[in-house]
Amino acid sequence: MTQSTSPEPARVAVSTVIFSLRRTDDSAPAELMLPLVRRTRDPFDGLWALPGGWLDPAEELEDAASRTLAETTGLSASYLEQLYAFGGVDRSPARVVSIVYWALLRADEVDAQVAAHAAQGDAPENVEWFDAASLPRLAFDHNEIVEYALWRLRSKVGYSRIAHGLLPPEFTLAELREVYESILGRRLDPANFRRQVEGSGTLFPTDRFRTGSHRPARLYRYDPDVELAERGPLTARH
Amino acid sequence: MTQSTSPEPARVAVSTVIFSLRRTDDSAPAELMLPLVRRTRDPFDGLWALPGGWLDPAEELEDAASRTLAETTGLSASYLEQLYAFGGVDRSPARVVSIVYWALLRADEVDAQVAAHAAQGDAPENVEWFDAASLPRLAFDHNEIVEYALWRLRSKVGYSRIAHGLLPPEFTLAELREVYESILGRRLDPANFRRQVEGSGTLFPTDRFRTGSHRPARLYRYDPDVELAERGPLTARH
DNA sequence: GCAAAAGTGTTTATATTACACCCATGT
DNA sequence: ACATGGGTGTAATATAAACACTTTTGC
Repeated sequence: MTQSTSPEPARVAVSTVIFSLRRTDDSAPAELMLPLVRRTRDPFDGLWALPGGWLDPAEELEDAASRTLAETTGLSASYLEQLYAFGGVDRSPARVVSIVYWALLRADEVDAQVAAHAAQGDAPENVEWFDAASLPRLAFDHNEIVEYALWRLRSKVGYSRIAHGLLPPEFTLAELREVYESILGRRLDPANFRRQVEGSGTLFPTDRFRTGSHRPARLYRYDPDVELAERGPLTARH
Repeated sequence: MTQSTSPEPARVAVSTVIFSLRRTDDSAPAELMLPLVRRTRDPFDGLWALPGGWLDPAEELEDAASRTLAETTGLSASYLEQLYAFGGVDRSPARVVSIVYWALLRADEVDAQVAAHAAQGDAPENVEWFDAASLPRLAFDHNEIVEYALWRLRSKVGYSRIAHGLLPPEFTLAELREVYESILGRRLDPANFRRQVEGSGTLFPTDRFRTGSHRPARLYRYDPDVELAERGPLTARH
């Protein structure tokens, strides 16, 4: 409880929690992963931290999140949602208010973006993907922030169709169900899941099939008219 | 679209949307009202704005919200929840990131606090209560902010027990139902409402009754162990 | 044919809704 | 006594859960 009475005004930073669903080894359930950046200066030199940076004076908050995410990790997400503003006095030696965004990114998008950077020779340094369920001690209050992002993700998957953000445009119902199972951490009945999601009217069946080791599964796509997630009146602000 | 490329770093402000439920005339349905403060300087001199102010360098965000609310309106709320961080480049001539909080306040608490200030001779100036459904043009982007706060209130009343924040410790089921009806803007079946809320296990019946013009209604109180609203892992941060 | 996943059907339990009806009190 | 809101009962409907079963492919 060191009441730091710094006379310096608070600076505004922006960070992003960006989740992807990856399987470490094949035939294992997919895990929620997120990229972290190793700090190369004090405070918390050497510890892992969320990608982020300072807000530019003439830059929208969401743009700052996109920019700093790209600068630190080379990744770009099509959809960012504000998570929370963290402004505790003692979360950093200097007074920093962090506006945190969160986003989902498909595994194949991550792979493509990483490959593109590798080909161009501008692969980002000090970036690594971590299992969201077993993180090391992170810099600042970033462990707390990830916990809160996970909570929001889990509660939002129930009433929103954000699972879409982790899937390619066409997918089987089993793939969709696996996303839900990974996020919620429990198995779902395939039959009931199918009925619920088919009955919601947000999915289109295509006439293509995913041919696998057994009976082919029909591919579906999301209705593009339906919003990715409900954000209320703020959605118009883009 | 004036891209103000101000070199000044963003300053952090805090504002509060604080709702109360009041009936303008008796025997009319209660309306959601909120206090606004008339600006006495540019920008937006003369327009009404949300209570708020600058974040002090050594002050927690929530404390800043409480403090500025008290300084501008004389009101104090026991429960504040972060709503959103508004940081648009053009929302103010200077670059301001506003962390907005929202809260609920009982009508009788408002009356008591107003009376206390009047007795002490430090009644706040330039404060007025407005019907949330029909606001004038407000300063900055505050109309948008109130709209968003209303949306959050309405969606949260469904899965949380925030209605409590608008009621005295003991209340009848009809009073509770009226709160829900005012927030949701539609009538609810008294019989079904009773069963739902009784079945939720968050209410204790007392052995006291509200004696009115007709059959006395039993008074209930909320189970104090149950959280006012679910905020996930952040609840521990107080 | 057999294993395994896709997809359908059926039954049961549980919530939601609508609305009829009785109860207790002030006037 | 009667009007009025408090409070209970009940039937119809919708939704969720559990699980048996059939279908279609690769091997």
